[in-house]
Amino acid sequence: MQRPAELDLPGVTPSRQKRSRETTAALLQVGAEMLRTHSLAELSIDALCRQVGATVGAFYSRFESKDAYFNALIELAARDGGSRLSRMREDRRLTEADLAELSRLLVRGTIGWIRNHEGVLRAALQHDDTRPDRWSTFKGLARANVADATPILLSAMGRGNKAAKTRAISFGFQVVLGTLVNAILNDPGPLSIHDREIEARLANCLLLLLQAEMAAPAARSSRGRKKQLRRSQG
Amino acid sequence: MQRPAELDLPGVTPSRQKRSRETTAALLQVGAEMLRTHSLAELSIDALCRQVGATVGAFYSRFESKDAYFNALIELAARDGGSRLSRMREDRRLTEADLAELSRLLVRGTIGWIRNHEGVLRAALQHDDTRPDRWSTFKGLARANVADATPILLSAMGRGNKAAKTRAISFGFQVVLGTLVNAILNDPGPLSIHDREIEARLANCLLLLLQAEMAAPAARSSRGRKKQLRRSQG
DNA sequence: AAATAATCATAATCGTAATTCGGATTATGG
DNA sequence: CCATAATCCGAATTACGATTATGATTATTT
Repeated sequence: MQRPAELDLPGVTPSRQKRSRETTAALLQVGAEMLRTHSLAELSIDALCRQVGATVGAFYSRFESKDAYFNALIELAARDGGSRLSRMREDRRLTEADLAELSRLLVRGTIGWIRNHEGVLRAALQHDDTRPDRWSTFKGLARANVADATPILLSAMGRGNKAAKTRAISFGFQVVLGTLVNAILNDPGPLSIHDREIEARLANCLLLLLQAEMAAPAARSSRGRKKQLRRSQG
Repeated sequence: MQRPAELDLPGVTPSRQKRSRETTAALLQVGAEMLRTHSLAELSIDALCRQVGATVGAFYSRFESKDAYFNALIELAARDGGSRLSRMREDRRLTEADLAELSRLLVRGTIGWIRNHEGVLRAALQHDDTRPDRWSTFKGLARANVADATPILLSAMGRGNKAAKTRAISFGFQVVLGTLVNAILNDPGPLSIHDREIEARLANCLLLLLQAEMAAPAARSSRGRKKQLRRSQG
């Protein structure tokens, strides 16, 4: 999944010999895999090492702590996401596509990445513990994704009302990502993250939100129609 | 928030005196409140009891374990959700409303419930630990919600294509609930669960999904338009 | 090949918070 | 008021897994 690239991560002892580089890589790889079916709490260092064919001693000579280990997993997933974004920026297809096609491509790309890192992502979402919110790394990635997509989508959405359209785009991604997050965390149905259909459905959902904004009355307060709710309720 | 109704829950020792009924209620109430700002792991029995003005001994004479305690919190939130559903079933407004109004009412009701139980819900979502998925209780509630709403929405969506429309409704709720789950768990922005605007936006999103299905070509395979994606991608 | 550094193995430690236990204390019924 | 059960107290126990310590291996260098 991830090439044995050089890891230089806080809490990860740099390897000076091939052997240790391999155990580091194996620990990361196997751990990410185990997280597909176990929570982080359930993944004990001992069990992990047994799977890998290493020992806790080896683990601790590579990683400062379980915490640092998990951070490394997160960082790797995030880096992979970052490189996906880079590739996207250079993708000629995006500048030529219409709005429907763009929605499809953007949603599909995101889903692919999520599927690739399902275990680590779920673990990062759950992670009760402490404060410095592990998920924040991915929040940044999501923001970058939206930031990248926004100008492209805007140019496919025609002139005028840029601010309102930008908000619609942001909200559209909030909806798409929210649905996906819930899918990997709870698999609530009807569609699972692994269903083919979820791609088309979500892409269409995004498209509808964007089209609705394009069709919205251009008066000041472009969301006038949506603000009809006044009545209160218990 | 929850009246001192009789609790009869597995793992909760039935109270035979007023005093203990009060400590049980206080422990549940204060704990639910503390979970708004702390994770379940961070909520130690000791800290909880200090807040309540009780002792761990009292806690364990009321609850079998921390686990049972948390289950009780979940059950209470779920019961409250259930009674919201009951109220909804008898609400005359729903039979008269049009689709837009229905979307608003349904979404608003759900959001209200979520806000009321934000802490417990977040904790249930995170909860690394063990298997029998704590969230499943809420999954059942969500299913019941969809089951209740479906016939009402169907009748507001006109004749024909009932199967496709039902799928659209299910997916619509998946999207709405997913967005809300992500909002309480990660608050990814732009809209937080506490923003007024999220109600209108999500209601509109649901409406758009349903309207799109109504407008879909009525041929067999009513989602023909959405299934245009054929090309593969790396 | 010896010396030195890096890595690994294994068995102890340690920390943390849940849980238990043996009395106090408080309520209830006669 | 007394007897009895229910509840509460809080220090000690326990469980569990991360972490550390120490001593082997294995690689690198000269």
